[in-house]
Amino acid sequence: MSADDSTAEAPRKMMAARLRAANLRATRQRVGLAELIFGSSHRHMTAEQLYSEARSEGLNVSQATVYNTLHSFLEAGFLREIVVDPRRSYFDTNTAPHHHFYYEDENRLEDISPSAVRLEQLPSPPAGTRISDVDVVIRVSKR
Amino acid sequence: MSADDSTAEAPRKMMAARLRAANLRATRQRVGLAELIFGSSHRHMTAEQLYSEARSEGLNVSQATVYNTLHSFLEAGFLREIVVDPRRSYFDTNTAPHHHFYYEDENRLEDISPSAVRLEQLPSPPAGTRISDVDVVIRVSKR
DNA sequence: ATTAATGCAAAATCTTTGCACTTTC
DNA sequence: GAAAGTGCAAAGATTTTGCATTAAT
Repeated sequence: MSADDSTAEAPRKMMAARLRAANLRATRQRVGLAELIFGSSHRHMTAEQLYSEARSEGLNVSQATVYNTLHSFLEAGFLREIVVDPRRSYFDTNTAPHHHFYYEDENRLEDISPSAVRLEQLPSPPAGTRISDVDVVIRVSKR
Repeated sequence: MSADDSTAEAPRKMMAARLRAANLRATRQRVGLAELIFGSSHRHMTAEQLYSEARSEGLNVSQATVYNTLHSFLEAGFLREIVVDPRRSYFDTNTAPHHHFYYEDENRLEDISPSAVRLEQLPSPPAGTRISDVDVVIRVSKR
């Protein structure tokens, strides 16, 4: 269990405080989901995965609440959305700049540290626009 | 109209020949869609866009056929799928290695020439896997 | 003639919405 | 007790599927 950031361990009280700091009421569902999401180290998940986990932990939430919560957390900057599959969204607890391996055979993401990819040169954004994100996805499959 | 590749202009006969070379029967629908897709210069499109275009050109196709055709063309290597939006798939007629701007405000893709991005260093693929693709997407939005 | 492709409508997914009910502050 | 959040079921959107019909070779 890492000691390098304030979301590790995630005792109920601390999660609640973090939620309130983001103007999110500390409801039972949100605190429960937050513990699942941020309870251990960084992770990637889909809405469906989170929903199943919650249910199997005995946390009583609806799908709508899972989606609402994920979106609230996105807005609050607690999560980042990763687009690798047109069928579903992935959410990443690591909001710092970094890149991804996507295991096509397993529908699974894995972080790549930003230092493992050197992007030496980027085009400047078209006039009137600003860069909001640079995503590098390395798709891998079984050899 | 570019003269630099065999798909430019795309007279019906030539499209039909290209289809047959890929073991695809030259049906009226496929030839019609191929003309829309490859008729001018390189482009990006969603299934829905292609379907609307076909209908407004008077080409009688169903949605299922549009999807079937896009997938056949993907398999044949005529198209490449670009994942930037979890809601829908984009298809790119440019199958050569290159990268993309994604205009978040307009849901629109634009090619970035491969020379405009210098990827100096890539991590090696995890054991037992091979890299099937490296996608770089620069998301831009109105300033 | 054989076999592939098409079209339609129905189903499957994933996600969002509307609204009454509940909970938090 | 006011306002925000939740749950449910229904609706949306995109994509896939099943199967009878049509068209290409």
